[in-house]
Amino acid sequence: MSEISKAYEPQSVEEKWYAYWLEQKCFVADAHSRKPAYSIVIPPPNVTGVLTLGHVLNNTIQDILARWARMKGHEVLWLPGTDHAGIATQAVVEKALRKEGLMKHREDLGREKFLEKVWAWKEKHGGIIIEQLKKLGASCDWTRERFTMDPNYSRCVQSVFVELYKKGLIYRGKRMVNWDPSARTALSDEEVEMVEEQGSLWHLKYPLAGEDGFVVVATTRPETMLGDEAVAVNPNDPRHAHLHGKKVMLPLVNKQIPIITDELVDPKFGTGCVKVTPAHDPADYEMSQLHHLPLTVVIGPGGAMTEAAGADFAGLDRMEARKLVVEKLEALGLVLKVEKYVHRVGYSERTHVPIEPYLSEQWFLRYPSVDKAVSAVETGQIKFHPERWAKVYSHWMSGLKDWCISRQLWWGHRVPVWMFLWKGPVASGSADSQQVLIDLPYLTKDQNLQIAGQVFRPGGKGGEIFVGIAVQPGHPEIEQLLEKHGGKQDPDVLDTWFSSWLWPFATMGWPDKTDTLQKFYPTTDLVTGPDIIFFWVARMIMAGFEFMGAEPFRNVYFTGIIRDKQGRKMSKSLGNSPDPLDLITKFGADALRFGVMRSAPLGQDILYDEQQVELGRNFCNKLWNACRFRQLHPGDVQAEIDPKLLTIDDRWILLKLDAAIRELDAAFAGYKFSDATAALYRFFWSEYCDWYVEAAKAILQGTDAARRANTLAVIDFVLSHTLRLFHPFLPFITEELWHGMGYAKDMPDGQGGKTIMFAPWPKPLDEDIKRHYGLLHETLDTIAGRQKLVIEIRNIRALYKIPANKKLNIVYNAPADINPEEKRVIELLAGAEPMVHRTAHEPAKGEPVVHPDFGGKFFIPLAGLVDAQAEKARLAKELQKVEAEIQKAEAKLANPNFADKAPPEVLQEHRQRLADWQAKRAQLRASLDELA
RNA sequence: GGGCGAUUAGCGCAGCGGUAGCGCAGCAGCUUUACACGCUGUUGGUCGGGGGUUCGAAUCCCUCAUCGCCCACCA
Repeated sequence: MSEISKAYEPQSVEEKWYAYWLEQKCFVADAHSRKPAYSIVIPPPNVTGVLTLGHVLNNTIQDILARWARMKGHEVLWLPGTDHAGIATQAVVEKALRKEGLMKHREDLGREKFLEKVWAWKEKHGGIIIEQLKKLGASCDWTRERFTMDPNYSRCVQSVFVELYKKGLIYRGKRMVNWDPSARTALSDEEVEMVEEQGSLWHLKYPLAGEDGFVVVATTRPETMLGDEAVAVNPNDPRHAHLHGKKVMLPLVNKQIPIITDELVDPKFGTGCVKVTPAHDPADYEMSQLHHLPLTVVIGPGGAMTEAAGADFAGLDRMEARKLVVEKLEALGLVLKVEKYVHRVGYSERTHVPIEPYLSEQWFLRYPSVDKAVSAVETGQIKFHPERWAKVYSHWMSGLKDWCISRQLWWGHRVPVWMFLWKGPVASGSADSQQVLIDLPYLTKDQNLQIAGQVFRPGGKGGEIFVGIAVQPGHPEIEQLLEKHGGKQDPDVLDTWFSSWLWPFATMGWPDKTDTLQKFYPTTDLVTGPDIIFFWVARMIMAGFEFMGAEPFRNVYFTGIIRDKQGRKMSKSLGNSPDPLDLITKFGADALRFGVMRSAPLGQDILYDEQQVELGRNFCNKLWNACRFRQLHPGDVQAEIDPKLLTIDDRWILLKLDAAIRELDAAFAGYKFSDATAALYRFFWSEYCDWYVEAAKAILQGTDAARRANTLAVIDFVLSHTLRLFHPFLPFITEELWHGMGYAKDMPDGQGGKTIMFAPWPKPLDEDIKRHYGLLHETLDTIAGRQKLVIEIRNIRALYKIPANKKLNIVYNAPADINPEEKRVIELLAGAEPMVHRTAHEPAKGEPVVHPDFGGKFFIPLAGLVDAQAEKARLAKELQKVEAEIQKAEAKLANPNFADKAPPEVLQEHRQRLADWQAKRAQLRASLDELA
């Protein structure tokens, strides 16, 4: 047994054991194992990200699940990796490069140079978060670490694109998309955050063309009027019937635009007249398609006004243009009024600038396997925890719109599409333009083109474009060949989520049927935040069914969101997120894990408070010292517990251990980790340390060697179980103690001998063992009675202000079955001299007396301290409480309906309760009488 | 406009149909040889308001209020 320091010092311990686990390959999953599989894929953090408390929460839960599963005998794969996080990473690198003065816009560097810089950045900053996860104790299989832009992974992304294209689910189209003018790229609907804002509603007057009068339109975006192509009214609105077929003169632009009618216009809103800006509003765009209106683009991709906006405005930022437009219209007397108006404005989730509806050519995906994905969650094939998220999921799935998957970025998977200019005869369809995009020359629809062993298939209807596997690095000949035919690869990259949605199987080597894939897919659990239920979870489910024919995971655990004390979301910009690494340094990884888990009930948001971590630290120290206490009693160890020598306290703690194991299993079954930590905390601190260890001292300080040894055997039994129960939560300290206490020695190699990681998970004690040890339910009541006695004595001590270090003299009479050892326990815990047994004790007037549940009386003679008044007051107060309880119980039992309708066991319970209180009252009254 | 969640002791939370609990903080005492990152005792609550169901409600139902999320193209 090694010597143990007085306080737990996490730093060296954590480093040592993590290195050991890696060296022993404890985290490596064996795809050929005969054990049942358990698998989790990590939600891949951004490759250049740093660890946040959210990650701590998320990954601690995964680690707990993984470690628990290992101990339960599963072959565990926890597959880690990182995400290239297209737009986020590119934005970070762009900012850094601009700061270094290396470029103003990425075009200055050019695609190739820029990508070099991003890769360099990734090499330098990527993987920081991986090292941080290791500090947290994450037991990921690092030999299988993946990155979404690994060559193999990229191939998966490309072949998925091709496959979906061939199925007709991916198409290219000119559409109104969410445009981020700062990043200059399209975004998906999910990447737009609607923010309620106090804005203005301008009522503008548009003069009628060729006659007097005007129409009034209302708008929140006056700058778009420069691109107006119509004014629309509802055809059934009688107020505007006279306007049908007329035209208005668009101010500032001075062109005539028609007044059209459309059902979409709500007559009840504003004036019932709407300005129509086809190129800058999704609804207006739709309307314009129907009415064949021209598209005038007045806002460019960078958010500045275009030439088409007119000389006065061209080049102005959209917000400045708004001001100027209003100014000019006011000067013309065309602003009727301005109202305060609360409305919702779409912001880019990434760059936080207002989104611009923008017309551009993009790639879209019609979601595959939607029905299967919906029913999987509805039928429980995939279970959500907490369940309520299933509703949110279904709701989103029922309103799916096509997914805009192309991004005008450089960092990411480039769209695997090559476009070719017309060079020869067109196989089918018509091509009257010189700029028609067609298939590879010479290819008919049924032919494949094989270049360097890769198959290229023609795609598209009538040969518009060619979709194929993009050229991999190391195959310049393909690229050359394609270029020779005049091909050009689509410059766009794919949405990051278009790669992450393949994560559960692409990381396992798909499309090859690898051993890993066969053993570990579908994965068991997914642990993630509800904020990415649409971005990621839903899409993974669809991809799983589409490409694997099976659900990607069986359970999804949605964590809460970590907030600060004010309830604000943790964020970098607010600076309210503490650095978990600092917390680990200060308190230890185990403490951080424990603190976070303790405050993380299933599905609730978590208000972060450093006190929780401190509590974790304190708990680790308690565990440490409880083991240290055992270490201070060397020798005398016998492996086997002798049932004949068990004290009532021994039996009690074994029963409590059994209960704790059951509680823990129940908590795990329901993914209730805060329940689990609470149960462990209570068991170990309140039951084991506060009562059992103190009681055990009665034996350990005694002279009977055999009994001492037996007590140590019980302690070892409880501690070795406890350490295992704690291991998923507190991996480091439990490993250290497992070895330090010598428990590892007693175990076979693969089952706890080398590491606690594979020690068997404690099972509840079965009936045979309970009988063998004489563990009876009554034991719990007996000890509860003793505990009450001890507390009452302590109360009296406090009442009379007797210092805790002064021993009490106690005289007792005739408790039924109290042997010398048990008497010692009471003496120790109550802080008493050896109690004197006296059948006929004549108490002094006012001498405190306690009536324990198990019968007899305990007198506390307080020579010189007796204060009849104080004792009277104490008893009176007690009596008051008891009377109140009796009244409640009597009232209930007096209700005839209660006796009639309540179940008999409840009735019985109430009667018993009343009897107990009445007995207590009798005792108190007797004591008061003695005082009188 | 729809949907979801929260509201329990000063603070953070548990309990989800039968005596209101835990941790911090507070108060009183203690160098009791595992631990002051500790020990002992203790003060705090008509469980957001109102109504209902029930013998019985913090717990189930309705309603209101406050806070927080998510979804929704009304200019």
